[in-house]
Amino acid sequence: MSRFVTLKDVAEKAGTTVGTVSYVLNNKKGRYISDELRQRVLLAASELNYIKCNGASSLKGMDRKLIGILIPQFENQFFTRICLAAEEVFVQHGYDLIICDTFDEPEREKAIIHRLLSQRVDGIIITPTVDGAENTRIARDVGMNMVVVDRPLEGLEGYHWVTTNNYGCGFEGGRYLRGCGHRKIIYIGWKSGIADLESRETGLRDASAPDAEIYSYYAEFSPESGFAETEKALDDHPDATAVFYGFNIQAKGGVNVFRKRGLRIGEDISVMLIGSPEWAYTGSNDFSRLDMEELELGRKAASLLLDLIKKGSAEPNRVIQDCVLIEGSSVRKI
Amino acid sequence: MSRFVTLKDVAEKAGTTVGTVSYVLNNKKGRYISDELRQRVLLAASELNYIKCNGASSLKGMDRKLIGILIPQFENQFFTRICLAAEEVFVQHGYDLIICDTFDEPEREKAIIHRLLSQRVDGIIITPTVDGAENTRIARDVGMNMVVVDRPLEGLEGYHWVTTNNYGCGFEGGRYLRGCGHRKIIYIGWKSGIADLESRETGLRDASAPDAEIYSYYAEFSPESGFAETEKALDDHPDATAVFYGFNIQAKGGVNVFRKRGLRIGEDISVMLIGSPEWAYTGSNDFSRLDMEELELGRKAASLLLDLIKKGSAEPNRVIQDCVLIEGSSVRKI
DNA sequence: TTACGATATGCAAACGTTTGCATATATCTC
DNA sequence: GAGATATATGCAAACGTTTGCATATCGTAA
Repeated sequence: MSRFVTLKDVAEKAGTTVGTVSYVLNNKKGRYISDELRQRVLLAASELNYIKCNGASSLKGMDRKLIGILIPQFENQFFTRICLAAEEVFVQHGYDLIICDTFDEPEREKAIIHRLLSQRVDGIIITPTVDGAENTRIARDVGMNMVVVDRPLEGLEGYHWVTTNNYGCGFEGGRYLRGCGHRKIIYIGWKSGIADLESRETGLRDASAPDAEIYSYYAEFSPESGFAETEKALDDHPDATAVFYGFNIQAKGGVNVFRKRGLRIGEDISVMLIGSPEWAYTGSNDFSRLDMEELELGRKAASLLLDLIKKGSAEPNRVIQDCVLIEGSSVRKI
Repeated sequence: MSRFVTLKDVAEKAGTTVGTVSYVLNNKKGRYISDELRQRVLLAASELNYIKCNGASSLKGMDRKLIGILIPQFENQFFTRICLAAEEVFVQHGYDLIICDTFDEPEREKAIIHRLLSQRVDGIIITPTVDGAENTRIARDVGMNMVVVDRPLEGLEGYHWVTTNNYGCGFEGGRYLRGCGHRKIIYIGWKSGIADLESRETGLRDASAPDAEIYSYYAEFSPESGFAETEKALDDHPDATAVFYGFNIQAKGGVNVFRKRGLRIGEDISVMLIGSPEWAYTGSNDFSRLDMEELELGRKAASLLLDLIKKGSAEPNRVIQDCVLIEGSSVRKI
């Protein structure tokens, strides 16, 4: 297909040489160009629709102006919001983004990282899978700039990491429920194998009253599984007064159980969740929740990566962001 | 930063030349390589962590294995679902995606297209802004493979277009409301300047009873504006029995008006919308709506683009997909 | 023994840029 | 008017691949 116009084409049309055209188009200082020639080149370039080939110039050591982002779920707004915020920062600096969905599958993650490297991106932002530490090794070996967001690289030290205070999310939620008088609480969580994520449950337990009972159920990282575990939990513990969801992707399915059973949220049953997906506060829904301010996460990660790219490298940095309690009407005071 | 390993490095380590290494690594047929040498090369490459530079090989006419996608709103699930489905198709064929958000700003769209071209992507999928016809001209001029999704390139013919039956969406919604006995209907729409999109309203009007009244209000393409126009409409027409949202991004804000006013959806007021964002069927929400099957849209667009890339070009193709009525509990029979 | 196909490898030219070096006038300065 | 700047441009070598062409060593059929 498409025969792209090259510097040579422009040079011929303008009656000069490729070198000169390159100087003009990049308007480098430190090189004299007569106004007359400059105009001729500019005109020729625009008439021919010249578009520089980024691949070729990157061969000469120039930035590719490309960033790779890996997220585990495209349908999860938590992650798309991170991308959204990151993109805003990057485009302002002239970078394009390659956004990839690992579907939380380690092999796919590995393949994607390899392809990003072969695209010679300038940097990578990643929310890793369980095997992230191993899968990112090639990237770290070649010295690729990388910022990890949200989940950690299990078992690794000394990388750049922007994350939420996961323990704090659980703790704040627990404190709130305790303040509202709840003592029998169902926790729906995810056995991710990532300690930091699982500390959400620890936080919840630590903050709860000494006489409180926490009934934990573990679902897969999907709405359907969240639905199923919620059903099971409600069946097992009809006396529970509150349900706390550690992961909003599970909550998304789980909260449909209440409608199905005719339970009025905030009256018959109290519900709270970690994360702020739009469904949680739209229409008739008004859930109490712990907002993780994903946009801010994304911005921080992007800025950090830009710094790395500019400076070459830096001290391993760890940014931990606290969550924000948002009080809706889904938790009843008892 | 990163010094990437080159073919030359591998060749030296394996005691051979770049050419041979290239043959081995791409395992081209029609070239004899002794098993002994092949193993030596493979070993060297893996020990050195060799990663081919896609930019360099694309200089020699190879595919970049890169696709660009432009969508107008990253926060709008309608579009992220298209991307999600498209990505699945593309990764299966070894392509990476550059997903970009135009924020519905024509200048940004233009800039992004230019950058994608300079990345020498193999193809582009785009949901254009109002100025899409003009902004995509460079791409069309250089013969870039392109598939348009959802919105058209206003005033242009002969391009590849995968879209929804927008008129049909309005019509089906109108017919359903009519069947439920509604005669005074508020329509919240978007004056996009794109005729095809605005035909949703025409469809609604055409399907409504002859004695029906449609009160049209036009909001910006945002939740906030949807909220404001809904307020205004309800104030102006307290006798309206139903609200029909032509665009779910406006509905997202609009439906919060009912909660604010204590109106029970499906009882005090009937609500219907075009599109199937997850908030519409999560938790206490259960909206009747016209599903546009975005995943299918995305898949179709991706397959079409792959065909174009493979075959070089093809007859301009126009795929129109019908919407599917999903009956929730938000519309009351009167 | 010659010659020829099969096997196995090296060489170097391209691809589209960027940039240091060389060249060639024109303009000063003393 | 000689040397030194300043101004203006061309040339060619890289960057990391791919690939057609050349070369070299076999075995083997005539």
